[in-house]
Amino acid sequence: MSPRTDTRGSRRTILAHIRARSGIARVDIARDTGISPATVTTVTAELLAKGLVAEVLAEPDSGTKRGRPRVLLALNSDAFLLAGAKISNNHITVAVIDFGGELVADHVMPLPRARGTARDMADYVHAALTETLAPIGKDVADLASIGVGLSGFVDAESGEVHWSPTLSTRNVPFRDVLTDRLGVPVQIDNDANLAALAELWFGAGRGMSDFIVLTIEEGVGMGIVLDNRLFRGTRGIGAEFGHIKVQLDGALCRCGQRGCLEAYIADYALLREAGAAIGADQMDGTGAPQQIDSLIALAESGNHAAQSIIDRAGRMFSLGVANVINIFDPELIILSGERMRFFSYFEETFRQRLAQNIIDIDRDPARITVHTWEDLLWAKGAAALAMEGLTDRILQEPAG
Amino acid sequence: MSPRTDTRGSRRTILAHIRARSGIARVDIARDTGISPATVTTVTAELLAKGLVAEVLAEPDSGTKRGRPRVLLALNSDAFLLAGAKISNNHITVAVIDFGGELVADHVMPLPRARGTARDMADYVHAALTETLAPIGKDVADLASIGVGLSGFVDAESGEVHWSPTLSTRNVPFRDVLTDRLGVPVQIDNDANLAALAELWFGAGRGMSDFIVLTIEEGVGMGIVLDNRLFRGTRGIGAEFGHIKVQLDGALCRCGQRGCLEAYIADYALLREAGAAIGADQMDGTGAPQQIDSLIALAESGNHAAQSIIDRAGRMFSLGVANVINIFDPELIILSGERMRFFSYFEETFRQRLAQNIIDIDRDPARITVHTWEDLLWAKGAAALAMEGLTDRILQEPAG
DNA sequence: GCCATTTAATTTGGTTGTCAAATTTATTTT
DNA sequence: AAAATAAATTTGACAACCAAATTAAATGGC
Repeated sequence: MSPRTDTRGSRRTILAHIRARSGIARVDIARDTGISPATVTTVTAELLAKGLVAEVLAEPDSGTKRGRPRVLLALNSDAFLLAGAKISNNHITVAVIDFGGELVADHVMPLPRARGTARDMADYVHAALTETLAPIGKDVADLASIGVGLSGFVDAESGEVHWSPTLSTRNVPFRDVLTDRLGVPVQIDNDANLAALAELWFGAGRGMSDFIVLTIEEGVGMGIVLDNRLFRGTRGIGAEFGHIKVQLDGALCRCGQRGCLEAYIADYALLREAGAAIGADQMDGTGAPQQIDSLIALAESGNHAAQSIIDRAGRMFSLGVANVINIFDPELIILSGERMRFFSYFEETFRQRLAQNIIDIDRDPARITVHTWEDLLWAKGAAALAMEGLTDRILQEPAG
Repeated sequence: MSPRTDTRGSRRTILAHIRARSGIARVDIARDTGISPATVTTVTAELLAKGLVAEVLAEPDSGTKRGRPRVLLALNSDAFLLAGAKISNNHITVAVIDFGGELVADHVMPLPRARGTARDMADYVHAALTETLAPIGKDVADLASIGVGLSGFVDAESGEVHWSPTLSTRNVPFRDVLTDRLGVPVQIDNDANLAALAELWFGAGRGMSDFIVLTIEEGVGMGIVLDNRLFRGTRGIGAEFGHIKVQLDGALCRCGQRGCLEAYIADYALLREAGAAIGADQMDGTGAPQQIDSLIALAESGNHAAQSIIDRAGRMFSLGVANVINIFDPELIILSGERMRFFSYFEETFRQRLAQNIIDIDRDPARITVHTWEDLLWAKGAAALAMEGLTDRILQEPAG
């Protein structure tokens, strides 16, 4: 069976709680978490000593109350500097954050080539980080932890990349190559998981124990948070939301299979249909994002073909989301990703369709939130990954 | 956030391990679980003192070895008597087992009516248990724990039944009604979860940490085991595998929605199609199970309509299973339920289709096992539920 | 202005779970 | 019988908690 990996439960819970409800008093932590006040004192003392947490001034407090005033705690933003890097097809996006999760610097560096050896990519990541940090007078060595996201089949625990469009070889211990090159602890993960981590650590998922994040961009992704932790599938890889099948022998997907959700709603799928049904002269723009814009505009101006394309995408998406809800019964679903800009266009259809496809029980159905991050979503997710790794490491250390 | 529910980790792990590998020595438990030999000694001493575990004679052991001989441990079958009851449409099936999981008695009692108040049903369950126990000279009061399964929306944790075809009222605290009437601790659960529990405690899932059980009978069910525990959805209800959608605006399901998997592969779905395409004179039998037999026979004898019906069911099923695999990436999938008798008929198609629909990575795909239990599957699952409740309660007790 | 009251935070003392290292026990080999 | 080997246990210590008692820091009433 599995080895013992139980790591200081209270410490983790308390730190997570302070992060979620920044500016919280010890009493309230004890009440909310069920941990005894005695333990909260002990643990927070340790966190203060380590510099992770700081006491902040209580607001002068309107209502005049008796008793010893509560002392509020918050993460100590200055404690550490962290960075996340997302390797895409043709560029690396970097976000540098402080320990409080605030963005300190960001940068996009074009990639000389889309594919290379692990060592090459490590060099590029180093360059991207250096370029990002230079303006604020910092250096890669000033970082406490780095998270790197890339697409493909990535085993976050072992740090191995089984396959990625980014790397020219298979089964590479990419995390170790990066740690070696950068001289700072690195975590890696599949990019689909990054959005969920971003929501969990900095976004709409703060303080929620169970939720699911779905993203639409070039591809379609899913991240699952169960019991306050990212669920990475039982073997470290999973949650291939983009490739769940919504139609028997359906549309051809770029993965080579048929009927994948992605084959109905990803950029290339929409444009493929548009290409067949709508004259090229009616579609403005050259890049994919521009063409999608153009397609939406056509639909809004009453073009039936365009409307039909968008409409089907909406219906298929609702089918996929319904299946996720039927399986997990989550309390919250967060829809994210750049393409959610268009959500309002088919929201009506989507919600209506969804209601037709989820099992109706006597309680509130899953709440569905749309959270469109700026284009830094993925890099911030990578930074969240860095954060996760850092706190894991710190909490591992003996109580200095 | 969540209250502390951490319950004596090692104790649970060690007991589970002894159950999984009956007749195991302390050294091996320590090696397998990563728990220190010192702790294994302490914990097993406690389990022995409580009578849950017994030392069994080591087999005379072929290979002659030096050193102190290992003392094998196994569950003490005589420790407790447990019962599981499954309430179906027109009968209650009961299985009585000992603490080792061996069947001691079983019985089917017809139900006077399909639907009643919680109190009525509690009376019926009491009657069914009494009838089962009488021949072995036992009584309901001799039971240490009882598990009851029924279909509908059952919250196992709170013990409430939000809705069930069996109960005439909604939102009933059915567990408490049962405990009250029977005078013995009762657990209740949705029947879909029972099959997974049966596999986890007594079946192909013994000793596996993560797997998924899919069942086809009147309906279609799914049970999910993650990290050695049944995953009941984030809010206690979930895993509606029968109602995941495999076709947009597809066949009408008895749940009122369209395109549910169940609407393609459950008994009623097959017979609905058969009724339309095959003359009633060609279909033998009157009950659903007999008619399904007849349909399979027709298909095997070359009837194209029958073949086509079965074939589509197989294709749709493979689609549903593929989706589950793509989401969870489990190491093992167990196909169970009475209808798996016919699996061999479409196994070829199923496996081939499945391979076309799961994401192909550089490692072994999920292993798929067919495990057709005798008709006691559900009742044994309910008994496993009783077992789970019992051990939880025992491990909670102070180390007497 | 001082004492009672109230609430937050801390300290004290003790329990429990766990392990590393040393020791005992039960067996086979020499 | 002594040496070797391997399993199981005991010992001693430590870390994580918590309940209860105590201390700290404010306000309200007189």
